[in-house]
Amino acid sequence: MSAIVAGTPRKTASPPRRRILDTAAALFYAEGIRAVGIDRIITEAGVAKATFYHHFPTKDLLVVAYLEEMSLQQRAAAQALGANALTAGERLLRVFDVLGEIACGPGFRGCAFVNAAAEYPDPEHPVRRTVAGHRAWFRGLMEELLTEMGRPDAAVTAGILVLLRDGMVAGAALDDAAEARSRTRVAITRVLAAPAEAAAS
Amino acid sequence: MSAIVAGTPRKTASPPRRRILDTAAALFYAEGIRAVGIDRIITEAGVAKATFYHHFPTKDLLVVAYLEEMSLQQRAAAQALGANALTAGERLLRVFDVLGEIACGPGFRGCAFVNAAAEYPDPEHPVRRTVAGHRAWFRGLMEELLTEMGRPDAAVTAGILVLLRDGMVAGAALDDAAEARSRTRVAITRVLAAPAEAAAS
DNA sequence: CAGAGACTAGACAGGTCTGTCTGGTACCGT
DNA sequence: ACGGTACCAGACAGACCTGTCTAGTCTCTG
Repeated sequence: MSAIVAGTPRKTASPPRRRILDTAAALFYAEGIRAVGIDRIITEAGVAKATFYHHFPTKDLLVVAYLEEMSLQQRAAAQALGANALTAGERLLRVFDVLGEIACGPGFRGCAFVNAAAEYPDPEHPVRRTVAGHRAWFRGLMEELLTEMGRPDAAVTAGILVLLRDGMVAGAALDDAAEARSRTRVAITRVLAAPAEAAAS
Repeated sequence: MSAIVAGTPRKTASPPRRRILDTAAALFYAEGIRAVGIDRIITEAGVAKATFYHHFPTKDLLVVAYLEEMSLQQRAAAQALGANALTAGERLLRVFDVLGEIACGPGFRGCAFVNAAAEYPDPEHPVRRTVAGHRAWFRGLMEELLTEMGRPDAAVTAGILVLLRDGMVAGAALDDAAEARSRTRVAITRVLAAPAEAAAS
């Protein structure tokens, strides 16, 4: 009875570590990183300070873990999207559709990575490197889908889609979310409608 | 002789206040708002603490003043751009051209307003209201120019140009600035090339 | 010349921050 | 039965934060 019961997750993710990470993610995203102190995290996570510093020797390490997990979740979500038998073009639109839906949901406060970067000026900082990694992934995903669609200008158009993504999340957080979403839809249509013409250099 | 000599600016902007504002602007933009303390500002501005609190009773008021001034500067720059005898279309492209040049310059760290908003979660906060005001102005400018260009879909396309602007500054700050700039150029071409078709609702 | 207001210099209060350390409990595999 | 490890509770150090206050200088104005 006191043995390991069926599905209890213990090895990979101990409850306290999970609680810390979940609490930190919620607070960091909702209020900003510098605005949230360690004391608040451990209190709301119901964890002792020593336990916290056992898992995350430094606040910055927790921030990196927070972003890393966020990135993993998004990658998994994107992969799950492509599981169905959809064409590359349909999958691309689905990515923006899902993103737009999230952006219109409650508590949306923009891109966690962009927001984090605003608080970490040094591009060499681990946090910024994590941000760069996530962005490189997204750009790669766009380029991959566009290539699969047979577009010869995949690199250029992928860059444009990254612009639109960043614009949509910023606009959704700061202006009107629904409007940002629909504008993005139109923009994608127009951008993809363009016959891959003279790509300047 | 001891009277007000010609061009000496004294009434509207006393040297200490200007120094505070300039120092704060440089530090806030380069390092983030929460990351910069009052003590640091007064030291680098060479101003006494009492003087600082005389001009800005609260740090938040200084932040608002910083953004307000930034907004005024951008509005003035945009107006100066339209002074020449250019068509609306040319002026629109010029706006993005100048913005792109700044984004490629040294010390560029993204949009001051977006970055500030990342540190102020409450949309009702004066800082956020200032951000909203600035964004409303830019959107209005876009719509105005597009209307002057005779586009029937000015509102929709203006929204798209706002997306592209936000995407460009984010991309320039986080990825490759020159690339973000050139991608934006292509994107604008494609978006404006689209024959203002069926605007969804 | 007198007084008001902007300025300098810096001590101070009260709070919050990150990170360390002590001390003690409970469960684990061996 | 035992040692290691994860955990809890909370005091503590030292730095830094915003904002106040005292005390005195300088300059312009009436």
